[in-house]
Amino acid sequence: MESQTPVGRKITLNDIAAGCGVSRATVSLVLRGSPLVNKLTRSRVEEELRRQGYVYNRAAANLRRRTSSSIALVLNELANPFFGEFAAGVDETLGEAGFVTLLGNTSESGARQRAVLSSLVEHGPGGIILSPAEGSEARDVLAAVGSHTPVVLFNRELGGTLPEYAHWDRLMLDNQRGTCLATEHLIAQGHRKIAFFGGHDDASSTRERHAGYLQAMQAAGLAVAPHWRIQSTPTRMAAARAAPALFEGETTPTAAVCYNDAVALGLMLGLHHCGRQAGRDFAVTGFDDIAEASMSMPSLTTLSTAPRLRGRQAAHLLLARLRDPLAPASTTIAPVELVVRESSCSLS
Amino acid sequence: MESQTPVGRKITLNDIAAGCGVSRATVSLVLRGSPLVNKLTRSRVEEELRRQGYVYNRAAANLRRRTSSSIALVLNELANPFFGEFAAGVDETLGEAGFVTLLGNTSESGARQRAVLSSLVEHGPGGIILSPAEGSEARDVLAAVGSHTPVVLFNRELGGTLPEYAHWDRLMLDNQRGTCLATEHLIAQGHRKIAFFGGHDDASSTRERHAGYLQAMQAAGLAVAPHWRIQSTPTRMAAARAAPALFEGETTPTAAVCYNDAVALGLMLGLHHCGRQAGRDFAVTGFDDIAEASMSMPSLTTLSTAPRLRGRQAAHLLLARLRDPLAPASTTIAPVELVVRESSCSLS
DNA sequence: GGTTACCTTTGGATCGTTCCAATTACCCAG
DNA sequence: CTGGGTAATTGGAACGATCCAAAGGTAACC
Repeated sequence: MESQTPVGRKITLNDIAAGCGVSRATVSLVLRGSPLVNKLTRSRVEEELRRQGYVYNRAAANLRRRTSSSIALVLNELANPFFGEFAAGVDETLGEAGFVTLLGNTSESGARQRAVLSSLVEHGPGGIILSPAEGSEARDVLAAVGSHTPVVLFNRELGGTLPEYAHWDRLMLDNQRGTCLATEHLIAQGHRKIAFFGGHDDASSTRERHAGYLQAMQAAGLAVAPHWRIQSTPTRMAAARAAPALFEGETTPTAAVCYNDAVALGLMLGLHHCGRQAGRDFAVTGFDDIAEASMSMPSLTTLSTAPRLRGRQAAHLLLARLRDPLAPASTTIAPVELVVRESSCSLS
Repeated sequence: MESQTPVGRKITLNDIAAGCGVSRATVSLVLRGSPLVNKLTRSRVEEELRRQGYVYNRAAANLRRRTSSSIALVLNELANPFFGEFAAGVDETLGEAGFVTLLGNTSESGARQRAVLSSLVEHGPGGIILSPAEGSEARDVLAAVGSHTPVVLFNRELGGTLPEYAHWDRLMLDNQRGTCLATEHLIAQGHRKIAFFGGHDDASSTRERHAGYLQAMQAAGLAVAPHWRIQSTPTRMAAARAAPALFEGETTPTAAVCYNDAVALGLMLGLHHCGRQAGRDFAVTGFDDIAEASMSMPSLTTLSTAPRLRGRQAAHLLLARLRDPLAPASTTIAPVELVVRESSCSLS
């Protein structure tokens, strides 16, 4: 149990300065690669830094400089691989820019989101990337983060409207167009009775995706039965359980446009238990194109969103905002692309 | 590698103190709920805190108190839902304990792991939870994190041995027993020619799982052909591509024990492309029991590891270590449980 | 020699908090 | 009126870095 340095005692600039007979300020200049310091001094200091195993205390530096080197990433469902990929993309880009990611997972709970945000804000992140929990309100988020910290909203809008809210940047998916494409595709496959499955209408993304579906149905002059709209929490498990509801009305649909891939995969399983098979006697489409969509059986027709790329993009938006805090707020709608696979069979 | 972001004018203790005619020290006492302050003063200060919208600067407090309120979580593959769940569990528990999670994703790259670790360490986390990248070495990790920051190793061992390395706590899965159970199950289903599929042998978890498989095969007196060991990066995609290799030797296996669920799901897809179907003419088992295992078609026989619970457990181990830095290092082997589903059909 | 210029180094104040010893105010016993 | 105890408050010095104005040393120039 021999540790070189007593536990807790950390090496500071003063130790290095004393160790090689220069001042604290000079060591600081060396650390930041200033051209002011003499070559010889620099190498002497660098040697000493190595020798004592110095590690930079970024918190102290940030305090003095009134800067931040972290970004908070708050997600509504980290267990969904869509957000796993997204987070990986965010972390990758932030890392390249010298920032560190503060993680918070809300599990779709507004209360937890509030707690997580106010805890994270105390650590002084330079900005926040937020994919809001279902049904959360702009007012609550603003109360937790204050109006000084820049926010990039991803994936969903917040409920309510506030003047400050308008200053936040947004990165959204082209939800309406996506489900519209999917619905048109199902219609082209011969389907007429098409359901919209999963999600809750208090999330903006759900409303938009539902609207895209309605738009395509209307454009094709197709009627929509009320019981073809099945709501569920957007997880695989909840979707599987909700599947039977599709077949309870009198006119049973032959296809379903799903809120996202997790829901679609859950529905496919639920269909199995109802004695039907997706891709043969029932057509299904998803949204997100998570890795498993191409790997499921049947493989899933879905809308590609490139979650990792979206992560990188969200991070870039925030970095741009930090560079220019006064630039007008931007809204980016990321395009989605229909990927046709086996699950969207034609009407038999 | 430097990043600076100016941060808007923030309200400090001094502002509050000035705002209600007490000293900075008193406000600090109020914030920390000290019983020393007078009831009346307290409520006056609390009112002022609300009025000015004060947010606590934890970094400054940590600097003064020489404490930390963050934990670094470094994962080898966040896009895998196993680690997504794990991260959610870690974050949940750390949050309850008043800590914040610093995220780092290495994508199985040793170089990235090193960069991520040394960047995170500069932010002074109280400890690190690390699921190492494949093939990473104890020496490298130690060089990046130093010996004063406590580490909890999850999921895999590091290569090489160092005295300090022995002081780290570990949370491992009962890998050998798990694959042994899975293999015994396949044998009981009538299989004799069983392959071991996926993973690379330079990861300790892979070696252990492979060993469990060998153990069961030997115990049953069954021979093992060399080409029944197919290595692959443990992702769905890589596994799907590697599937054909199973059928290249002269004695083709009728079942495969897979390194993990991602690999198993990939293999099932790959089999499909080889004209076979998992769960009917080829048996497959996985490892992890990620959410989709129960939802795939056929549903996947696998070893339940309860990743979210493991996340909570890893966090608890680290918190315990912080409470008692001198306690002897612990090694925890989390039990795994065989969950039999459709993919492990009997030999037809 | 004195002035100017440049290159390098430095002490002290500072960021927003906590700790500590000291101070104030007040009450009550002697 | 004094002394001592309790309760509440406070100024100033930290924590580990950066910033800034100023200083020391050399060299060149008139």
